[in-house]
Amino acid sequence: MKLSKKAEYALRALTCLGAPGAPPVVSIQEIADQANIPKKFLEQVLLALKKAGLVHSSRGKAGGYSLHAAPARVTLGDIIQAVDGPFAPLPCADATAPVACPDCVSLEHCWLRGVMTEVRQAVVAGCEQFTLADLCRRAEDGRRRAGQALMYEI
Amino acid sequence: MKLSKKAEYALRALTCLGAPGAPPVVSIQEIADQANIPKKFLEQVLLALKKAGLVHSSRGKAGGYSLHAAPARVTLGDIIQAVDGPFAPLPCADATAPVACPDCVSLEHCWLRGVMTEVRQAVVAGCEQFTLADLCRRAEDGRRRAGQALMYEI
DNA sequence: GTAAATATCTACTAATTCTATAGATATTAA
DNA sequence: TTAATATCTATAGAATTAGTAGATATTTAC
Repeated sequence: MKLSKKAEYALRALTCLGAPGAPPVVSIQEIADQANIPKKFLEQVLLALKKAGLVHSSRGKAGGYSLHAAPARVTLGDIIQAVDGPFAPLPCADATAPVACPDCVSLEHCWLRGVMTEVRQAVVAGCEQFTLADLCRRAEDGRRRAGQALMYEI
Repeated sequence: MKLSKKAEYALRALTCLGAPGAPPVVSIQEIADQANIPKKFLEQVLLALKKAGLVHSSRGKAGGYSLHAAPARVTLGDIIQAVDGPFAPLPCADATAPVACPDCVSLEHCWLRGVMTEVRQAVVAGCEQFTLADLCRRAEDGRRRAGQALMYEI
């Protein structure tokens, strides 16, 4: 129940790419500068986002990253799961590939499984309220209210 | 988004105390045996539960733990927070004592704060669906379906 | 009042996960 | 061919989580 740095950086980076007036392609270096993220760590984050299909990249001079999916169709949950892996309070409560927990005798008779599955769904629902478009809007709002100051304010 | 061992043990221990037919007072040793939890670690868990007012303890010979609050009035969220601390995706999104995040310029202009506050509320709501009474019922069910076998199955 | 069984407290160790860094390689455009 | 970029693999450092050890306080029963 804590937002990882990876996820936080992913949110900053994506709102950076989706900011109004942002250039179509932004390099890692530029994102790192604007969003105040360690460059080498950001690399890993962006790679994960790419693997999840959320961003597109181009190499070479003038290369960089751009949003791939439509911001209104990407949810906060998609972003977090892209970098941190699937939401699963317990191994047996994973949405797509449930497996028995280490100590657990059987997946079928586990009474916690149903409980945790519902908790997971609540979390997912809570995260699906927000789209990347929402986040970009809020980020822009925040910047305006802070006096244009800081791209990386979060 | 992962259930800690502490929380898992807390759930096992409490459903142990609240099981139908359980004696009014159960020692740490007995809980540890029945629920398959490392005894010394369980000590810490029970202490946290006591501090949160969920269990009552008595010392000396024939001492041990018993439920303090009414199982129908204790939620899954209460239990998890008792051992893991308050739900707070970010320091600034804490329910009772919000503080600015390390890198964050100001708590007021943080655009993520509102988002994470709502996510937190969704998690809380998801956890408040379940009371300890529910959990005990489910645990009992699980035991019955598994053929009475294992107290510690989870 | 002594012994045995219990909870409580403080400290430490071990394991795991998270965060960050380093350095080499591949790709592209000018 | 050069410079700017993304990509890959590995590793180091930090923080958190999980588990252990040993001493102390309390209560009951004899």
